[in-house]
Amino acid sequence: MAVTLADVAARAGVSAATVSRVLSGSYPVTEGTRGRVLRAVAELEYVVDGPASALAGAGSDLVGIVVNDIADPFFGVLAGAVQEELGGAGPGGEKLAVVCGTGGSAARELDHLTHLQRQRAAAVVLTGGAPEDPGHARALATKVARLAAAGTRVVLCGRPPQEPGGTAGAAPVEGDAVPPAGRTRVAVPPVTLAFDNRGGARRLTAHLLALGHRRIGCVAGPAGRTTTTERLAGHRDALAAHGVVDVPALTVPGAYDRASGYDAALELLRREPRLTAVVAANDTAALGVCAALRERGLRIPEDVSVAGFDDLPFSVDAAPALTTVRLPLREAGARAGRLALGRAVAPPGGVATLPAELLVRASTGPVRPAAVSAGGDGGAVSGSIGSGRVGA
Amino acid sequence: MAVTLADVAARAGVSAATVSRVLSGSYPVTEGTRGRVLRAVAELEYVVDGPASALAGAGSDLVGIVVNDIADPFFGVLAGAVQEELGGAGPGGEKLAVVCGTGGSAARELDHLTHLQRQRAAAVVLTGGAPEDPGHARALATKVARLAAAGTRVVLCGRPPQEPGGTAGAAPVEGDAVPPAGRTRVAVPPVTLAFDNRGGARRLTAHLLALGHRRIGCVAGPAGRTTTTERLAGHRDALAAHGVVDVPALTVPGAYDRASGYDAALELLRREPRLTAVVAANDTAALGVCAALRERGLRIPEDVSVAGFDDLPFSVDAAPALTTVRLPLREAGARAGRLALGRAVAPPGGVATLPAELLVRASTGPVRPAAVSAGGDGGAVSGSIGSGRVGA
DNA sequence: CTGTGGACAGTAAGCGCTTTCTCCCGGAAC
DNA sequence: GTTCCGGGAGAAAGCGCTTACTGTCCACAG
Repeated sequence: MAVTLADVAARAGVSAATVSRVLSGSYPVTEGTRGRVLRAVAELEYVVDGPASALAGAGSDLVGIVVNDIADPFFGVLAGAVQEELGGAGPGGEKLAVVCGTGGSAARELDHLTHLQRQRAAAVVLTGGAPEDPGHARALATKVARLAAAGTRVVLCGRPPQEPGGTAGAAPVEGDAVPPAGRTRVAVPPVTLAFDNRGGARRLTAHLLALGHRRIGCVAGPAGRTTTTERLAGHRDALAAHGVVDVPALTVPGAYDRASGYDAALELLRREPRLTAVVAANDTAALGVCAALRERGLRIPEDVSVAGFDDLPFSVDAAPALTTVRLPLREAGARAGRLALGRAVAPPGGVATLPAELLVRASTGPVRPAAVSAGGDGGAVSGSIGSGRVGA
Repeated sequence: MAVTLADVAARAGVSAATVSRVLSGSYPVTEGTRGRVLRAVAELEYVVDGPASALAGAGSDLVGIVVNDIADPFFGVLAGAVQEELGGAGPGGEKLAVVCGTGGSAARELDHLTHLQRQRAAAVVLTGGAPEDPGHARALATKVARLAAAGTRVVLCGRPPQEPGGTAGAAPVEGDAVPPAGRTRVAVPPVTLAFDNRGGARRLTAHLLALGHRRIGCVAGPAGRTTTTERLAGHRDALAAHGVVDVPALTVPGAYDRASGYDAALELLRREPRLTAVVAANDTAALGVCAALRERGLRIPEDVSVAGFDDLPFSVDAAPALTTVRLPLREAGARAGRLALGRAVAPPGGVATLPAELLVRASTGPVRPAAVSAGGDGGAVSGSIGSGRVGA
């Protein structure tokens, strides 16, 4: 069928072993021989067979990137950065990125991991928040341990570190025979690159509070995911720090898409017409919030302030430019890529938390005087929702 | 090391062959036996070894997706749609998407194809415009032919069909031995899903002309790429159809990013301050154009109309909402995915052209009266650039 | 009661490459 | 001149799986 190692060997007048050695550069070969081999390779346009090579012991050059949705800019940027890093590894050292979309499904996440395991992936980068279901966490930990045991580097990017509980760590996995001393890649413990979602969210809400807002609607992300929980926690931290009562009704669940933001904003307005600010799950949702608000005739930020999260590429061009929390997506992806390639050393403790920076732009502003005088300041909320403590 | 087929076979008390047959479902097996095997597989948490399986003759379950830049929404949406289609192929039939970013480099495109060939990819989807360099086109055609010869399905998505000239088609490739009659996957000729870039661009510019615009700036895409050439041709078609002189200086090259649009807009304004409209390479660049215009104190669309291309997700939320040309990205990606899987039949002739629909939104409007009276209609251009014909 | 065919299951031959082990050969040391 | 030593190249053993090619056994038919 295709041209094989043997063909090249024959053409160069050497043995297959020599050709392999020349190509992998793993063994000294005379200059002349090397030249002949290289020429034969070029003439025949020989291309190594990946599967065969992987089977025979050389590692695979596949790196898995597990994302929620590759069409979402958050993951697009992250994956792009990882991938860029993989490609630049120099001639012959390039790795291929296998991007797996889970659509947010925990089961699919596991499935993809199995697929990657079967492909003997050199590394796997798990991105985005994790489902909080303990059952899944356990299954995931086991899977990760298994991957690590097979020599696959695992990098968690944008999610908290794995619970040390489960079968995680280097705990021996049932079914694995005693390491037969042979050429076995050493298991590398998973590395985590987490985002300071909580801190970012806290600063964002604090910013709104400082502007005088008290009735702040919150469009949360999908329930049961670490990112959502963390951001919500930060939001509440800020509220608590300012002595503002957190009204559950002012938080509505959603997803990271525009429609979610749109619907949520409408719902929020229904629950509390005197809303003066909204923090959205992310920038995409914020855009939906803006659209809904505008349709209701509300001006941003004069009537209602809106803030996003993530600082996705388009947010600076929204009108008004979106106040948001910048997450170092590119940096994180690039670092994850380097970590996956083993070209960067793991942070101490195997966990690094990346900063989340508040970016104040035009979509947030001081609460409007009318609102202040009408609703009072320092307090919170509409009568129908509950009574806030009125300060000052 | 890991659990192997043999281990499962031993545990189930059958031969390895039987286990393989149960797992692939390619051969009748007694219910009881099947059950025992399945149980053993579950107990041992056995995972087939991809490389070994591929080597032994089963196809690989990798599908390559070659894109310019995965972080660009255009490709993100496209790749996402392809990938979604791959995943849904049912249990056991899932394919993994290998996303390769070329960064627009022709050489890297070829490199990636080689990598995919080495991985014995089941299919390859080449997305986005192609470089127009004839040398590259030839090399690409050869590579594609080689891939096809190896049984890899090739789908061109978002670019014109391959020139029938080169070594394309099923022409025998030097170095390939005579098909040894063995189990060789049949070569499937490449399928093309093209976008009607030219028609879309024509309708877009015609829309602007109908609004009275005559001095229309054009921020072109990267030079030497089919997409750029096609859109430019459409733009000129419209100009010609309306008898408007195409002033070369009103077209500046750029890329598909915001910065490009920003810079290009500034340059355009320098060359022709009396500009009344700008068509950008795509929506992202259009955002940059808008930003630059706004900084110069120009209102959109009162002073200058701006139009994008692609209808990327954020364009509806820009302010004003962007007039653009919608390309059916999701549909194209999904279809490409189905084609790659062989789950859809190729269009007649192997080429389908997908429609580009003009979406008129708020960023384009009638040319302002002042401009009309000042610049006249039917003619073109500023004095410093050349002399436009002054009407009325 | 033996012949025949069909339905399963086992045997074994690779797939193309990497790698250990072995061998060969020229030069340094004795 | 003979013995060693070491660099460079070949031979061959798999890696784990798929899949002809064989068996084997049982149900029926003759």
